[in-house]
Amino acid sequence: METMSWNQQIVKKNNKALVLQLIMEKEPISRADIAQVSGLHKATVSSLVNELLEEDLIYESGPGESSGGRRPVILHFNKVAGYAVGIDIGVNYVLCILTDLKGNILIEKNQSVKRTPYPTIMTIIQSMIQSIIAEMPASRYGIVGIGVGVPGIVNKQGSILLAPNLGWTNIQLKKDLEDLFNLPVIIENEANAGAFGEQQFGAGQDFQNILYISAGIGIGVGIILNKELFQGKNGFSGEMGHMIIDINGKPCSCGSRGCWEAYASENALLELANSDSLELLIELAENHDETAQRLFREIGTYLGYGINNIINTFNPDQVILGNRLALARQWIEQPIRTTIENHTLAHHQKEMHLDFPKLGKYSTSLGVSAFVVEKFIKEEVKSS
Amino acid sequence: METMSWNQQIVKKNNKALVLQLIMEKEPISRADIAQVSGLHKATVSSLVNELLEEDLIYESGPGESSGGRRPVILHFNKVAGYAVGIDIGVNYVLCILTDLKGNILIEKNQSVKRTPYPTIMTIIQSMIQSIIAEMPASRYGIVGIGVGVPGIVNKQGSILLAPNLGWTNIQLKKDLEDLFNLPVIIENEANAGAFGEQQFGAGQDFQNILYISAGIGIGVGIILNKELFQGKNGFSGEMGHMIIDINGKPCSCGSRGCWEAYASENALLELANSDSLELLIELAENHDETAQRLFREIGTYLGYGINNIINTFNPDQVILGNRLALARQWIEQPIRTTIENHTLAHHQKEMHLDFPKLGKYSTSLGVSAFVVEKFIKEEVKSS
DNA sequence: TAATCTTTGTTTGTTGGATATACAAAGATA
DNA sequence: TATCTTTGTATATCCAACAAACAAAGATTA
Repeated sequence: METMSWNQQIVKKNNKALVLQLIMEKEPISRADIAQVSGLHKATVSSLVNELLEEDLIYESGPGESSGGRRPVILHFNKVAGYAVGIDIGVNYVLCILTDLKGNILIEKNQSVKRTPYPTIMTIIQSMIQSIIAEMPASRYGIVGIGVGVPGIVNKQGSILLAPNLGWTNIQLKKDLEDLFNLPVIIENEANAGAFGEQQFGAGQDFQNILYISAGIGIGVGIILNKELFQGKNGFSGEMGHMIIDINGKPCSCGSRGCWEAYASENALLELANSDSLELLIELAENHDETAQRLFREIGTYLGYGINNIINTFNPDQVILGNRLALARQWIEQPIRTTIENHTLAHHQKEMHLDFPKLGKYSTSLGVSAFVVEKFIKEEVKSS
Repeated sequence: METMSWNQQIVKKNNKALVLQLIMEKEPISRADIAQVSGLHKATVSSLVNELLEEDLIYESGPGESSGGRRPVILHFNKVAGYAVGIDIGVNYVLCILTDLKGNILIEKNQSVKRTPYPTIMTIIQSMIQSIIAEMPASRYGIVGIGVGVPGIVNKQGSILLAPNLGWTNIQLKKDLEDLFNLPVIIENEANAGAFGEQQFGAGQDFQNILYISAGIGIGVGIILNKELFQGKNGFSGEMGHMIIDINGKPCSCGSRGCWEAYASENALLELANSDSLELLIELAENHDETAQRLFREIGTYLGYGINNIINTFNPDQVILGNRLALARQWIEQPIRTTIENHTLAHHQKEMHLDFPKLGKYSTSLGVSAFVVEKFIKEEVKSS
């Protein structure tokens, strides 16, 4: 049952969370401004602010500009009250960052890997975290959690059921990390994390309903609806790489045929080009190589078909095309836009934004670190 | 700004709504049971129940069975405190029902139509509502609102932007009905309404995330996520009839090509069969007509492709195949299931339910009437 | 320059809802 | 018959938001 009914304590916690959220979003801000914006009485704001001050989640920075009377006391979010670890496990790299509570990167560890058996990756992760802990500055709350983004199917309990490109099945990474470091751990699908990262810190900050397409070796989609990640019943939502776009199409490794990612992923591109480097193809295109340019146009068109399906399905505010193929933005953007214009329902196109990531290779790692921070803040506010 | 901050009044309203909801779902129920289930103190429940009694939203039916002590007073939802009108506008019919607050149909008006210009339909609707008002039993709140389901694109303000099969563009049905009857009016897309109807009263009562496919002349999809209708940015979500499933496929009336509804709708079937009656084809199939049976298998397979895409995208609890093609369940169900088994990701298939409507032709009309009731209950509880 | 007005934030007291306690009613059980 | 249980109400208490008064500090104006 838990939280069916409401009472004063819940009201207080929610108002406290609201005050903190306003400070995070709108700092520098005064108590009076918070009262104004939130609708809470200024006495209420004062009392909640004082609690947050005692918890070191915010701090005062002295008087601000007067607007005709007594000068306000300026409040700030204490973004260094603690730190979060964000890890992005790719097919040929592991990226590990330490961020403050506002998603600024303080430390970064990057290692490319050739093979990806779980023990190998686990060893790398472990030593990365250990050295980050050693380098990290002191703070009130220390590391508030570890987030990991994985290219695979992750259930809501944090088990990695399947990560084909890593060769993993049924990996209990969450439990292993929790046992090692005794910290909260969040495991998420890489596309979901990227979506959240861009929504929190990147291209999606102004939008409510965002579809983030992670176009890399395969294609996954992170779905943000009403500013919240949508996970589906078990956490498997967004496997749109295996959306059929050609019923008579070519077989896919998943056993189906005509899947989107068989046409519009990095893998599909490299297969078409008979190449093994996206970067090389981009360089060719930049040097006016007709074939490379044509191949990108083709991939862009295929991406457009899938995005058409996404837009007609979700009527989103924004679609973000992320991950590796975003590197080829210059060559694929126009074909995508043209395909949408020619296929997607007119009403759905209006006010729809097609954008590219602002966080570059950090979308996923920042996303999981943001999950960790969100969880920390929520529990910190509730517990006191 | 409105409801950013919380206070005691909001707590009370939500607890009152919770108590009412429990009575609606679990009647017959006693005050003690409500306290048990909700976690509210029995004194609180007592006071809220007394308010609801005064508002005639619930009533007492005398003592129930003792469980070892004083006998409880049994409470019921007063489903006849008011009534709702639900209207389903189809391409060749208008269906109008009057329901009580629990979705039981009291009066039904049905009229088939040949042509669908707006004034014609409006006249029909108007006289239907008028005669329903005349026949309706007396009640405390009378008609609490009018809901209308339309096969077209409806925005969140209730304007019908486009209903191609009715030949309508930019119709202000909501305003016109409000002016005529001075009652709250809700206009919704027919698939969204069907989804809500089945979720409230039909096949979807046990599920959180439901995709309701309205397969008729065209295909639309109603999306229920976490028990709530998802509408997208403007209210246009679920236009999956225009999801591309064959990039080299045949042109669609929307200007695109390879759209799902060009392959898997009633229209597609009739075109293939060179017929103009679904009912006739079903009769043929029942009389062992090989061609008809083969055609249904084909349509079933095409439906399966689209459902595959839906499942991989949403990881839903349930997919409901509704509207006209559900009449051919006997002939299309197996091909659909086979297609899903052969294409959809294994993890997504587990625990996924493919079902057919339980409300038959009433899915949409019951859905809009349920929208009306939901709005009424919400406002009634808040206002006192 | 002094008087007044504004804005900010705190202090003190009030309000309204949930909760705790006591209790009455009514039936089950020993 | 005495005791225990369960249901529901009445009364008192608690707690968070709110309201009012006020102090601090600066702006404005006569």
